[in-house]
Amino acid sequence: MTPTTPTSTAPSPVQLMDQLAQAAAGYYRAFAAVAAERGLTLMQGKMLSLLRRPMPMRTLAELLACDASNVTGIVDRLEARGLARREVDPGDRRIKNVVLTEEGEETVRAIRAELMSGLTGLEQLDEEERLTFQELLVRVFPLA
Amino acid sequence: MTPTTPTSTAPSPVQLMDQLAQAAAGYYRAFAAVAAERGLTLMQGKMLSLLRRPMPMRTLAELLACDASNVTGIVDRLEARGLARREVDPGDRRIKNVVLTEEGEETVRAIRAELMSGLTGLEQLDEEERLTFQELLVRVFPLA
DNA sequence: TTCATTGCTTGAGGACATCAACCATCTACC
DNA sequence: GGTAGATGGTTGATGTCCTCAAGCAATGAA
Repeated sequence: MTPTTPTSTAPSPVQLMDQLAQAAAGYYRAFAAVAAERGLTLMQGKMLSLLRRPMPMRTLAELLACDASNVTGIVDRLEARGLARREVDPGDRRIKNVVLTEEGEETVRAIRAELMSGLTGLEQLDEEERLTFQELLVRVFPLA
Repeated sequence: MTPTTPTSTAPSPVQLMDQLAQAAAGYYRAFAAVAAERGLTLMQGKMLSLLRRPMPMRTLAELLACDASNVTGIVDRLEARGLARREVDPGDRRIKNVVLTEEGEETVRAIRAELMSGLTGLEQLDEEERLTFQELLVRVFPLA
């Protein structure tokens, strides 16, 4: 039986894990909704967000934690929509750098702006709270 | 040009949003890995975790933020693996309540335990930090 | 050169996602 | 009652993603 925990009582580590699950789900729900408004899937949106600087497909696969063959398809679709393009790396012609088009850049800006405006709670944190939040996030999810 | 921010400086709201993206990705990466060890997909794992109490398919669709038709397939697969089963609600025979089997319960316990042990950072927070963390999460991701 | 490695693509098969159409049951109302 | 509308669930079609195995092209080192 879960005891009725008044909000002023510290959650157990397990309860906090559940809270994290909620938060992670909330984040992706918001992100997916913003992407969907532009006819993009979650993965396409994620990839666009990563592409603030050009990157080899290989790097994208690592950052998205998915198979390289997967990236091929996603970039295909972004390219078909005119949001990104492949450029053969002059230094190593095996490598294809994915670059955002002008429209792609604009889309990323719009997605980020709308996502930010959706997370109204973020704006309301003061400096100290933001710092604390960041430190806690980093401690629980170190590195990448 | 992003200024080199010493870790002792508060992140801007936008930087914090990026940090949240990292954390959310980290959480799901860990969750998916734990689920995959048992041959389960992310969605199957999520659904199992929700089923700590029996629920109508409709409710599952809402909690997973997906179409009802989608739930049908996921429950089909869980059922085929003997992790869950459907029970017609005696009060309203349109409703099918999804119930974990014994093996399903065991799987949920194992997934939660392993996920918890993977998030080593969580255990290291003291009571006050956990409370602070929870409050921040709730403020940024209110309600569901 | 030759060979092993690396980056990317292709193809097959399963799992989700969305949407429309459908059946069964329940509810309201005449 | 009996009919109409709403609700819960399933099915089917189509597209996206996921994994894995196989393959091609370019690189780097022996």
